[in-house]
Amino acid sequence: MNDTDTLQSMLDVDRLIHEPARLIILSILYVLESADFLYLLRETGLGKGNLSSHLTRLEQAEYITIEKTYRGKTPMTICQLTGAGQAAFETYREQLKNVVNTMYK
Amino acid sequence: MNDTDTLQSMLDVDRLIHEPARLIILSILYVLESADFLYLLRETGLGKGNLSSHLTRLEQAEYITIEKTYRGKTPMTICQLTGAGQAAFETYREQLKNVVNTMYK
DNA sequence: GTAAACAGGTTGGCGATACCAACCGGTCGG
DNA sequence: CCGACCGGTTGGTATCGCCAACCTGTTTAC
Repeated sequence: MNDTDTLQSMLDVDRLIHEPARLIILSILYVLESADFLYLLRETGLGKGNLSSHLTRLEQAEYITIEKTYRGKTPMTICQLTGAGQAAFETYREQLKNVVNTMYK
Repeated sequence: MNDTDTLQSMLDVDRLIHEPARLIILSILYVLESADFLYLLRETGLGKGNLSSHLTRLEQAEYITIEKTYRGKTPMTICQLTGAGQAAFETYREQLKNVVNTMYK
């Protein structure tokens, strides 16, 4: 693959993942495979509203599952990466790696 | 810098550059230091309208200069990276490299 | 007992963005 | 002359990211 093609491949990166906030979320879930809302809140640096809407979008894309349960008596939301989410993340990561390499040539 | 901080640094990447279309444009100008509209049109794979508006935005940010001249009798638009544009690109590239590395750990 | 604060989120609205279609002025071929 | 083409620009639309306000239940203070 030549440089032009590599660069152009950026045009069809998964926009859902390309958004920094969601990239962070997915990166975390990729290694942890399970995290709750409050953990993500701290770890991502996002606001609650923002985090909530990004999670919803990731769920709609079926990249993650959101399970609602309780920790004692207070509600808790647990997120996990799906197989599709894992695959999409790996694809994106690979594309990005190639582009970064190209940018350094 | 630990992984959390590296990931969180994505939250303040330069959104102007993070947009794939503009990242491609800047990557090209970074090595060529001068390119005309039609060349960019072919090399980026963007549409005319889209390319035009991205160039305008990059110009407003003073990341590139746009000079209008003529090739024979037909108009021609030449784009060049500014010093600020170069610096911004390098910063972005560095951030991205770190994030990619983190994603592979 | 009840009012106030807090935990754990969701939702609405606003401002900004990317993209494409339609347009436009000039040039060239027939 | 006129249609096609070159080299773009502009307008409209649809989407998106983000924060403020809100909501349900729980705990604390008095």
